[in-house]
Amino acid sequence: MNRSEAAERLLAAAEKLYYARGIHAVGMDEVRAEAGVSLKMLYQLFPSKEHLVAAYLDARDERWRGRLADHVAANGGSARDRLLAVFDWLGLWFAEPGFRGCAFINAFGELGGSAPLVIAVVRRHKESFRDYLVDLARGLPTADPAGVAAQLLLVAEGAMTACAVIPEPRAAQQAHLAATALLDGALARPVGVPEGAGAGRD
Amino acid sequence: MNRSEAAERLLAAAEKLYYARGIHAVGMDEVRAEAGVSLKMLYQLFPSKEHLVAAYLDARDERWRGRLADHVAANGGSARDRLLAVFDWLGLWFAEPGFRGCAFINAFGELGGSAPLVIAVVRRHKESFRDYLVDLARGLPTADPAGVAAQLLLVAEGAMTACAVIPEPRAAQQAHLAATALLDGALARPVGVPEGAGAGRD
DNA sequence: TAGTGTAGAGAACGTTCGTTCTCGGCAGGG
DNA sequence: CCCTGCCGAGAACGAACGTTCTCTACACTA
Repeated sequence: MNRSEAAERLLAAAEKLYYARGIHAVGMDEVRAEAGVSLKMLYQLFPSKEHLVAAYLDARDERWRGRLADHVAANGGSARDRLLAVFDWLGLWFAEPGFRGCAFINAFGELGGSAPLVIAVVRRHKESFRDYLVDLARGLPTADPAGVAAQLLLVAEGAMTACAVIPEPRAAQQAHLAATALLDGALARPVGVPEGAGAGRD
Repeated sequence: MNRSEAAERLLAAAEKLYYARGIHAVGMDEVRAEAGVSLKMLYQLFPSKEHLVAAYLDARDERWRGRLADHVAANGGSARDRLLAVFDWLGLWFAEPGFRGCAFINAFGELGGSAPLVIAVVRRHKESFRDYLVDLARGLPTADPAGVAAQLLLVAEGAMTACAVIPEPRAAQQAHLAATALLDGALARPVGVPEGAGAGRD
């Protein structure tokens, strides 16, 4: 078998098993068996389990962000619509069979103490997602697109974890409502006025 | 040593070690040593590691919600102020030395596949937190306090996980800003009007 | 004082798992 | 044909860990 084909099959097997059952719960031999690759080849390609896990997360990061960007590109018009399309897509993702939360948050919970390679991949993923939201928000007619993006990021992250712990389809709707409210609140404020002052208390 | 004193010391040791380093990374013998309790006593009180973990999370749930409620009671006036005090407290919590995210989300990531006892405790904790927010939101002059609470819950969860992965003090401020915007958006809408219709797009 | 139950200390056991080693086989080049 | 090197299959190794067992000491009771 080709080396690159073996790597692909190993990463696919790692993703399937690690995401479904957790990293600690899946041994190297099980990944090897699922991929149909010899243990020797596995260790030639990934010198340790931590390397395999980091590579799995890297590949998943690529695919996850690609799928999100595709959906947004296909369904979004204005910057506001594109940001809301992010939350549409989250709803679709949550409803997929086998959804078990954010793989990166799960991996962080599992390996947060040790495994610096993994921590770095998780951080990179979250930063990439935040940067993507900031990019989308730059098209908004608001004074602080980065701030709006940061707040939407919190809503998205919260929806992912809440939906993982308590599988409730309404979480995605609530996230969408929250995102809508945050966006419209930001857009109601004229460009150039700093935020932080209450807008409806008095 | 008294049995109840031993249980207390074991739970304190478990909390310290499990929260700081993760559950898989800490063996029973280490908890026993930190608590100064014999292994036999440990297994008399907690018949398996899963029981010990579940008890640790239960105790932490109690204390965490107690601290939050104390802060809110001490700093909140109106329902709106009380809900915002929740986010003040999150900021204080995030800034504590040794903060490593939400113990329940971490435990879920680590043991989500197995350990049904632990999963049940995590679910209970999240439901209790949501119920607490709903209780606070009931004092708001809004048509859908449960919806507002659900959205604030997403922001709070997102802040916890974002802050755990990327320790950035601004996450708490952003969460506070997002909560303020969501609250004021909800309060600007007159009671009795259902939400879901955009409020600032046209 | 002898007996009984319980506790502490730690060895021991069995399992799992990450990683490495061994062995047989096969391909390619002289 | 022979030698070299790589590969697959799987045994083996060493460590960690959850759990149980053994042995000794000690408090309490008749």
